[in-house]
Amino acid sequence: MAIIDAHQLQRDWADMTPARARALQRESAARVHLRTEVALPPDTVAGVDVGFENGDTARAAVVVLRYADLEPVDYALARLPVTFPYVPGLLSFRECPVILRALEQLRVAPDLLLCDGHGVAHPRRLGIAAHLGVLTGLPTVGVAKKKLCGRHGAVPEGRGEWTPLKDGDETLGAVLRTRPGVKPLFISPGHRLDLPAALELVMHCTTRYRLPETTRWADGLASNRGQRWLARLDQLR
DNA sequence: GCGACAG
DNA sequence: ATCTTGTCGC
Repeated sequence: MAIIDAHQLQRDWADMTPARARALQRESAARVHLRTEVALPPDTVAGVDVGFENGDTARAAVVVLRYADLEPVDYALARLPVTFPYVPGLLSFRECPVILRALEQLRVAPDLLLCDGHGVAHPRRLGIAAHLGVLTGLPTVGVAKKKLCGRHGAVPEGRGEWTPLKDGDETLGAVLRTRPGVKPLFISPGHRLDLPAALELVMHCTTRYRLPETTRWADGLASNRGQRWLARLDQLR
């Protein structure tokens, strides 16, 4: 998947500051598409996540699954020194560079990306999922375990039920119960998808755990016990 | 000034 | 995110 210029992005963001980052977010948010522009169902879905080694090196993992049976068809890993601190609201400036390095090594370009973190459910409507969408042009969905902003009511208990996450009159996303009796997930469109499509995609990818299979694979590979997950992907590369 | 605060 | 033992429950 060689459509991305990860090195160019690294150069462009080399001297990024929180103030410049916020300004860039306001500009980039105007490029986000919230209409569904992907054929459903898709052929493949990818999960992306980033882990940290010793706090100074970021490790990104991308795993592409066949949508029909959620079996892995490709994956890629990348490592890069950390160059930006974790600041709530500016997560993409810390994780996008290494994620793009991993994405460009993919042999199978996925139809869409499920990201760890929010999409437009963000103070300036550009969470990491939305930002990755604008940077790659790929449809993306934000899948977060905690709220960043917005308000919501009680979430119904049944699997697949949800309640809107809103900021005033604006609906930013949904708080989704992927499993009964388990803490809900925060789902929001990233790019080229609307909320109903985002919810359908996430529910399809979520089988027997709280998190979608895409996220579980990426999370496992990016973590420190990634070796164990790698063993199940050996024959792919 | 006081809370809230993705990963 | 990461560090890190035991423990409750199916």
